[in-house]
Amino acid sequence: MSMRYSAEQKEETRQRIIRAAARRFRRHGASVGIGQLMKSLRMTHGGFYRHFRSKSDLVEAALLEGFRDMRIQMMEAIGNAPPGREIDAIIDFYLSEKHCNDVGGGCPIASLAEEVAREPLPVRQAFERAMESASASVAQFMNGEDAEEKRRRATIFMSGMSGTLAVARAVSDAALRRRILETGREFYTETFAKP
Amino acid sequence: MSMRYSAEQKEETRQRIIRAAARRFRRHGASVGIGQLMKSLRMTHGGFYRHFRSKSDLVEAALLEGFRDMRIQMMEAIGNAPPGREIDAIIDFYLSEKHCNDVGGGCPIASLAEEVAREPLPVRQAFERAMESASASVAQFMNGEDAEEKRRRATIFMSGMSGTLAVARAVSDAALRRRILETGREFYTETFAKP
DNA sequence: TGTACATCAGTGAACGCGCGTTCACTGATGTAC
DNA sequence: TGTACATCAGTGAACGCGCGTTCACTGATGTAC
Repeated sequence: MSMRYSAEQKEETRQRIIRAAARRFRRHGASVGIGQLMKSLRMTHGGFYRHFRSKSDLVEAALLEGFRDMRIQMMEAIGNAPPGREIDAIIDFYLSEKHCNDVGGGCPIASLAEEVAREPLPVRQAFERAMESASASVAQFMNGEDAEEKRRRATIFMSGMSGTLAVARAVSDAALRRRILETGREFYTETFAKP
Repeated sequence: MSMRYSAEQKEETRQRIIRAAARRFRRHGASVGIGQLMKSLRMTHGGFYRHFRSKSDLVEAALLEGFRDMRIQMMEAIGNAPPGREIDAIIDFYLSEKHCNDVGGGCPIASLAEEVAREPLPVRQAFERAMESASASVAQFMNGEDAEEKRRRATIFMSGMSGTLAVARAVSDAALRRRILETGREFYTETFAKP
């Protein structure tokens, strides 16, 4: 198990690639090329295959990284909220203009779900696991009769908000975009954040 | 204004291209090539530019065709519903397993919104106009205090369902997919279809 | 009506380009002695 | 400690391929006379 470069050094590069990919795929779609991606890290495309067996492997890893990134931001939003107001905080963050503008650093469901549906099985499986885990996290703050209902409501809540965010991003008029986000915040708060 | 081929004949070919593109873009994304597309119509790629100035023009036209297609299916679903039950019918159709499986013939919001957000302005403007028009159609069956509230609720309703459908399509497990659709139908019916 | 000509939808070769992937290489660093 | 050798992360040329777009062409059909 000897090696010239420390394992940490190699892992560090791998993580840099994944983090860059997580941003660029969310921003421009998973069709972003490996060439451009490596170039943005001041490396050449050839080195990529020392870290990943194929581009599809990177898509999978970057997708999971996007979910991890989102989880951190969600936790932060929740952390600043008074107890019992966690769902309000999630909504205000998720449907904020800031999140809407930050496609590359935002929710991977809202930027990549439609593309994931066209990806091979391993990517869809990774998406599913991440989605289920995110649902479980949100479910604990959800109202509902039992754990199972909370969980199901959490899935509808998140997938619904992701659709509203995706549509807000797709329209061309900034005023309409703001109106969609605002109406969305009102609706989801009314429907999911009432005690 | 004389011409060798009748204007109808040319327009007919143009429509065939648009219809094929509307299906293929929804199914496989707007990155589907002009070569494959024309080949599927037993034509060669060169002829494409007798009908469109650029691929982007076709993306725009195909997107509008997708909305038109969806509108027809929505009207059909509504037509079969008893008066006052139109929203129930829309939900049962939109979140059906049939619609979920029929990506190519289904709602362009659920299959293309995330990609549209990355397209140039003309495409986003076309999306916006189509979305507004669809909202207006659904709004007349929506409950709400005034026309403006109905309209806004219709936008949230549609964008939310599109997100739920996109997520259902992205997950890998068929049982989970069915559960998401079913929970979605229950939730949207409870929330939007109550008198 | 019959013939000459004009039009242009559709063909297919060609363009420059970027894609994912492979591979012989280089050179910095780790290990062995 | 100093030197010889092994490892392998990263380089950059090359591969076959498909992309969007252009363009000289063909040949069926419409119009003019």
